[in-house]
Amino acid sequence: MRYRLSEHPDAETVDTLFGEAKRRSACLGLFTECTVEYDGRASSSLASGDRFVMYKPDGTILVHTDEDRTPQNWQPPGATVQITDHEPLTITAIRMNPEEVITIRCGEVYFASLMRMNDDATLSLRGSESDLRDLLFDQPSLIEDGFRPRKREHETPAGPVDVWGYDADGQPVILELKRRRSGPDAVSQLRRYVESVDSDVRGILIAPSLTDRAKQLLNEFDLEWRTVEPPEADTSPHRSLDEFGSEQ
Amino acid sequence: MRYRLSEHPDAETVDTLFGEAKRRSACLGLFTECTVEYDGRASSSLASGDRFVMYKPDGTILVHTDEDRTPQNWQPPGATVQITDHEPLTITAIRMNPEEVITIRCGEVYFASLMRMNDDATLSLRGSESDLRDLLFDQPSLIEDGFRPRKREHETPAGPVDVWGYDADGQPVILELKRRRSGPDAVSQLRRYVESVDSDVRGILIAPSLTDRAKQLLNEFDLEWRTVEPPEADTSPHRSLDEFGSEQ
DNA sequence: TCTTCCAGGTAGTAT
DNA sequence: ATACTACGTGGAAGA
Repeated sequence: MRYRLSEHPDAETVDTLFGEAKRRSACLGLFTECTVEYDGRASSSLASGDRFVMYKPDGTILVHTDEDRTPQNWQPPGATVQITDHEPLTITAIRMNPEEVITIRCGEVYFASLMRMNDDATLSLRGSESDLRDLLFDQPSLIEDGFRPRKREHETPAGPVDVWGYDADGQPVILELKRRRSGPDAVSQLRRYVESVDSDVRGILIAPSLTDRAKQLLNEFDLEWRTVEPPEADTSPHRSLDEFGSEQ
Repeated sequence: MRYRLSEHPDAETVDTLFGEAKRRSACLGLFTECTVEYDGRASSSLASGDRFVMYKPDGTILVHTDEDRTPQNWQPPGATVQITDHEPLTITAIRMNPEEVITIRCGEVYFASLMRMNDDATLSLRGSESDLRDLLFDQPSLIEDGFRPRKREHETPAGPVDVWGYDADGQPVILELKRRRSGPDAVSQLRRYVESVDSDVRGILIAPSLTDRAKQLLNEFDLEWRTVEPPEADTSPHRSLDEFGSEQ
């Protein structure tokens, strides 16, 4: 059986379903009135209301309201989840490092759903920073003529540098890659790497665009900026959008 | 009716439920076999598998597998969500700025759930950085004797400073507050603020602890570090954990 | 485990 | 709308 639904389950029924979810590595969804208390890195209280609570067999707990991508409360994977009381129905999820507890106290449970998911697929993602890095190793001239990339994630006293290489004159170059419009923090990061190196190094920030303040800081610290268009940037997204529009 | 369940719904039924979810500001959950394509800031493909898909009336879309707190694919609030095809059942969520499309193509839909949530509660969170900031304005001596905090979010050419004040000698002081153990980025941030100010300013990083590299950088730049325990830090969490343990 | 940094980050606030 | 930063950030990769 791939799923099971239970309407207006009592606490015992939810407990049974939860036990089954654990044994069979299934997810348990609850549409329920509940309160949530959280205590750990910070602490929070959430008064009573209707929410969708999801338990995953890896120990994840999500408490979703009808707004926002981010759950109101949660527990990341690895937590130990237990039903610690039936009156009221209480779900406790605890984890160490950091020590954190979330306690969900349910009022009326509108329905419960057990979901056994068959899923072998792994997400394939294109357009990340590492893709950009690979592109620059393939086509160094996108930076400038004569650029010779040498090392990815090159270690410096101030942290790992995205790309370490040399320019046409043999001078060392540090690239800091950003996949999106960048601000002061990105400039600070590049500056930190450049200053940590003893020799005279050029620092180049690779980003599609910069904020005004970032540009000012860049000038101030004698750093450079290049914009390199990722290969997929001007192709598929817009075409997809057009298709969407024409389907109306 | 607070919810509705439909087992093995056909595409028309899902479409009807989705329309109702939009009209009545309800969430729609689907336990379904599906593929997901995403195109926008990056792009991704997810091969067929069982997932829980959630639509929220604010335009949020979540595609959850049985692992991780983070959805495999999603669309943030504000997206326009439509069912664009019935064969196969296709859900398209599009947004502008940035232009992004996510397309979910469903195979077998195991069940659909319409959830109308009644929820007036707003999360109350304690232990955030702003709480720490308020605490330091209340008890400036936690920094040092004679410290006089003057301004929160004080603007500098390099960005807003958490706390601006003066020490016992009348020298300006910049505080950068971190609620958790901090690394090189936090030091860089403080340094950036301090250097952007013309006058001679002390920079103090307030954090519970620092990594070794952060300490090195701090020394290098003549910055200071204080640890200030937030008021709730040593109280509730551990007590809650003890309670949990004794309930076994 | 800790450190470090990326992320389709998301969310909030001020401009 | 953009700019800037915090977040209970989460998650990955390397030491």
